[in-house]
Amino acid sequence: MMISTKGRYALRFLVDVAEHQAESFVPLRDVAERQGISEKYLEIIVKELVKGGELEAMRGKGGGYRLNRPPEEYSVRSVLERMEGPLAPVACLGPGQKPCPRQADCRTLTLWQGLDRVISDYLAEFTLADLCGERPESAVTR
Amino acid sequence: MMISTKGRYALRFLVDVAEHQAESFVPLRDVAERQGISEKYLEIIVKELVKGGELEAMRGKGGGYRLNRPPEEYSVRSVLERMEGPLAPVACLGPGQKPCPRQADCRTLTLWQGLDRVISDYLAEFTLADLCGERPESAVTR
DNA sequence: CTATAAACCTACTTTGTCAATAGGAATAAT
DNA sequence: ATTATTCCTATTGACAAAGTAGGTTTATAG
Ligand code: FES
Ligand code: FES
Repeated sequence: MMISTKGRYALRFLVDVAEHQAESFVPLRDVAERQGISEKYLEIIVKELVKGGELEAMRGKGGGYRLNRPPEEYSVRSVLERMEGPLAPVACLGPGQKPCPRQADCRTLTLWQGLDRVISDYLAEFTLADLCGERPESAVTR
Repeated sequence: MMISTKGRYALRFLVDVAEHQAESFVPLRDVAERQGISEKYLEIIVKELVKGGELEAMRGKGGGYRLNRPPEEYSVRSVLERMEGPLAPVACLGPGQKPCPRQADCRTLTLWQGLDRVISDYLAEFTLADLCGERPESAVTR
């Protein structure tokens, strides 16, 4: 399984905030309860989203979180990359990564490059807006 | 990084065998040396390939391994699935896996299903034959 | 028939990441 | 002053990934 809970929870958190942020801030506690995720663990994840500039936070009573851009401007790819690090299927493709020593006659590099591309392209097309209101039955996969 | 050394080494092993099995069996020691992989670790990987019916093994002096099908009939997807288990990006998509409890209103299931599909389709199109003789410079990714 | 080269087998170790927990400090509204 | 929230640092337990170690069996060659 290539996507860890960090990435998955981050996405669920953002969708939940997007769906509940009408005027007021959305407290983490509420999201955790609605989504059935440990508050403490979710804190760790959300902290990274705030640092990354994806979320605006408001402290104190009445505080919480809200998106600081419209949902259409959050690509799934960028969110996952922030949480998971590079999504490349093999290490030598990651940005700024050291290339393999045997790269010159590697039979599989082309394969991995192509795989990286289809994954990236697919995830870049989805945004938070696409996920909001989405439900399994509502969509036809093919 | 979603593909572990097991899958990557398995692929490199099979390609190496495909390229060197002209009449005679290819000993593991030779592959390990050419590919710069620990013999002992490679044994573990190759054992699974033999059990899975991908390789024919011959013991004793003059022995080694050879493919028991032509290279075109080994899809990269099947090899990786044998070594890595299900390639699904999230657990609930794996074959025979327990579905998530909140599946009914999961906003992201459609996303993961689509991702699973593009990955599967991409990997199913590649075969060992495509990888043999492949080199980084020789191929144009797009 | 003996030496050798190979596959095969079982067990262990080391290292690191994932997922989560624990306990509090700072901040803002009521 | 109380309460509800975010923010911060540290620690834990479980598990898998990657590799190591040491031997047993089987086939060929001389
Ligand atoms: S996998 Fe990195 S060059 Fe082959
Ligand atoms: S991820 Fe399994 S149903 Fe949403």
